[in-house]
Amino acid sequence: MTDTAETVADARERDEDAVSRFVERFASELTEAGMQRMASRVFAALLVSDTGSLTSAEIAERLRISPAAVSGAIRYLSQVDMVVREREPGTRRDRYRLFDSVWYESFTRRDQVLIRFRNTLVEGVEALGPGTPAGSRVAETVEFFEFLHEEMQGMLDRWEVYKAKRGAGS
Amino acid sequence: MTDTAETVADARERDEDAVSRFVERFASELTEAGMQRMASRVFAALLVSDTGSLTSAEIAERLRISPAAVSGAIRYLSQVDMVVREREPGTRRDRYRLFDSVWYESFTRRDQVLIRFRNTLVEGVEALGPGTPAGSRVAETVEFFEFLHEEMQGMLDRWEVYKAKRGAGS
DNA sequence: CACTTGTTTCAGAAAATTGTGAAGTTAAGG
DNA sequence: CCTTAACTTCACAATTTTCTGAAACAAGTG
Repeated sequence: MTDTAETVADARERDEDAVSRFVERFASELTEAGMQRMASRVFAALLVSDTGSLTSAEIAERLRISPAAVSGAIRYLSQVDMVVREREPGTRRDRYRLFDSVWYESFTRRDQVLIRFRNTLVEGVEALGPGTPAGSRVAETVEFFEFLHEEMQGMLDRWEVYKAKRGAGS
Repeated sequence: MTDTAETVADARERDEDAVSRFVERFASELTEAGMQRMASRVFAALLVSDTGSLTSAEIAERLRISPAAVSGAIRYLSQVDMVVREREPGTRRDRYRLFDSVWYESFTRRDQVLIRFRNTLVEGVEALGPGTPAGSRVAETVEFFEFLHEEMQGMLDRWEVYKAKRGAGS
């Protein structure tokens, strides 16, 4: 379908074509980094929306995907706390909104993965024997992940401080 | 020492079954986190070897995979600097060895991903217009990734210090 | 309570990924 | 050089993943 007639907007209208290219490109990078394809695209679409929120229909239209695909992507994004669902009052339509602290949440989640790794590795040390060369190599890896876990929290705290300061500053 | 009696503390033989279970389990976690399946398994196999190195044939045998699969996995692991190839002197066999600083390298690599993200996001800000709500949301994301990039280096430095200190201490 | 609108589930077609055997390439050793 | 051992590449079959349309489901509304 061709786009609606140009309503006379007051000022600079954004170049939807360039925005769409950005959405696809960023989504594709997220996908390469391990996120599901549709989840990446939906997330990127939300990121470039002015309100930081869209309805299912809006997402489906902009991304040219089926409602079913939207549903699946949202399920994932909710699970990993990147998006919240909210009912649009007075309608029967849901709105999906970016978490304010998406990146914070997303890294916290990554931290959980570190913990799982670490626990598996501890079992590895046992199986190998702590005194063996392989055992002590794995033990060092355990230490690395524990170190990382501790650093992570500090880092996210520093980000919050940084963000608050900058927000207050301008 | 010809004594055949084994004390608990003295048990020297590792339980290959338990080790193998650990290999598969850790590999599977790496895979979930985004690494190729065979690369994960080969990496885990190297991790539990006492010398930290194996030949192609050894890997193929332990993992029950074809030489072709080993080849593919090694190609990936070399590319991401987790493994180095070295020719076994006097033979025509290659040995694949874990980088001493695998995790360091691997996180440095992750840092490269951050930079790519950041660059894409900067283009996004342009497309959206820096003044728009969406534009400033993406701009904040740029800031987050820049922040992360800086933290990363500091963190890895602190790990090196920590490791050196602990190595000297014990 | 039937109707309408919006979301989710599910079976299956389509596409992408993966691992293999076999052929090909390289280089050591006689 | 010729043989042979080791590794790599390639085409293909098998598996897995992904996305869709259709149907089921849910929840406001008249």
